[in-house]
Amino acid sequence: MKIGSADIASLLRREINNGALASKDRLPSERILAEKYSVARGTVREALNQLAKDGLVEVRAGSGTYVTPLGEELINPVIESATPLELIDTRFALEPHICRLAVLHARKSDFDAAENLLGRMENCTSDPGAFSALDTAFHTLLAHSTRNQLLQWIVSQINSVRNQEQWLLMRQVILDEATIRQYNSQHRNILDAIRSRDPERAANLMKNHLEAARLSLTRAAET
Amino acid sequence: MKIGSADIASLLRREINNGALASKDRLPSERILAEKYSVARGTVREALNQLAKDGLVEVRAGSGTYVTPLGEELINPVIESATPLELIDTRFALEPHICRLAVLHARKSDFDAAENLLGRMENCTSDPGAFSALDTAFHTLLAHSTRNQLLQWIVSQINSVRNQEQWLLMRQVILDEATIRQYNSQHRNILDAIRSRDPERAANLMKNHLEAARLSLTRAAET
DNA sequence: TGAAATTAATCCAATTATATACCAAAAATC
DNA sequence: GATTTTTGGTATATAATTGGATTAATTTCA
Repeated sequence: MKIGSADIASLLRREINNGALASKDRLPSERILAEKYSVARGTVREALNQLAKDGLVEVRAGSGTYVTPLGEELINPVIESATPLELIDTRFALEPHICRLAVLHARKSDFDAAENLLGRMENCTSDPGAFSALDTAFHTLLAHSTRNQLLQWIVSQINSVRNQEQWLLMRQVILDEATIRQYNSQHRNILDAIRSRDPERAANLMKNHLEAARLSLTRAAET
Repeated sequence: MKIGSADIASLLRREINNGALASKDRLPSERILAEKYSVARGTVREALNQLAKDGLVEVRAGSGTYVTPLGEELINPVIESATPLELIDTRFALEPHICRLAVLHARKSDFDAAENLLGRMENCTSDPGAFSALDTAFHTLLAHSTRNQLLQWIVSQINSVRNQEQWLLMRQVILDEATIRQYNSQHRNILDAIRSRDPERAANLMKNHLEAARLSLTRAAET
């Protein structure tokens, strides 16, 4: 059998996973690796590219190839390329049920924090940028209130979409003053429903809120 | 007794499952495998086609045959430490709405694939391991049917939990024959509801299904 | 016996690996 | 600080390898 780039990549992947190559270590140079495995340098390069695509290593021209330090994950390409409608559909799946779970698990401190956020949002009717940041914080707080770390992580991943360029532009179009007022009122109703421990009402209000967001979006897309 | 393609497929399947062949690894070439097992190349080809049909390997002309990468290389620490109840709550949030979206976007090919999976699951009432793999595939297929890449990615992340040790043990406890029969029937009802384009019925059936799963889980936790 | 599977031998097209040379960025050396 | 060495980045023509496909002879087993 002929050794190929996939095989080199597989070997290195194993060495990284079992700790033989630790975090931040510099790998041997491409030329050395090529000699060690008796392959051409191009083959080693291809293998390293595959590992780099998975974020396992970082290649720095003129310096070397390094094992990616733990915790520095690359931005997920799927998240990066998510469309506005995909995002809304996903929030439609998640957030109503997050409201139900928040009814079960939210604490007084969560309500205090939510009150704070709502108050500040109501002073942002003419500042789409500030409103948007607070809006993200509000929805993140709801996820936090579920005490479900998996859900919190998913919501944080989804939120990372919103900080991208296309979204920053879009919010300027969507978030006029009337819309912000509408969202503020909806946020308050949702919080009240959760506070009065009414899961289905909270979930339905969230659905209405997201429906409004979807409407704004499709209207904006038509212009 | 002559060695046939089914035997080769079975051997390779085992090597993939026990990790001797890891994700993204390249299998030896068809010619080498033929020599190793003392069979003709055509037989090896037939075996690889079976594995490919099950999605275990990817065959690339001119390049080689590769173990299908499942999930991510780097297991997210949050995902890694997710508890069974967190997972069920998260699926409770996602999957009913995934059913609604599947009603809107599923194609004939999705129904065909789902039929295939259901048929195979119904032959697994006494093999929890095989059933579990097919069950994951079924829920993944539903996510795929939404044509929403963001949702598909989230589901794939969640599924990566299920391949971890604590879960492998747990499935042996939970999945007795009666439970598998119940799940099979629920899966079929869900598929029927989606096929008849009834979003709310599909979503409610999924809720019932997950409620049953949660029950199994809490019962297992008590023992 | 007869259908189905396996074998063995080709040829093809796609993909990958090799070998080499040169460039540019970073690091090491003086 | 200037120079040399090392490192990855790029390009390319050639050779080797791989899966795809076809065919005919053979074996297997119901």
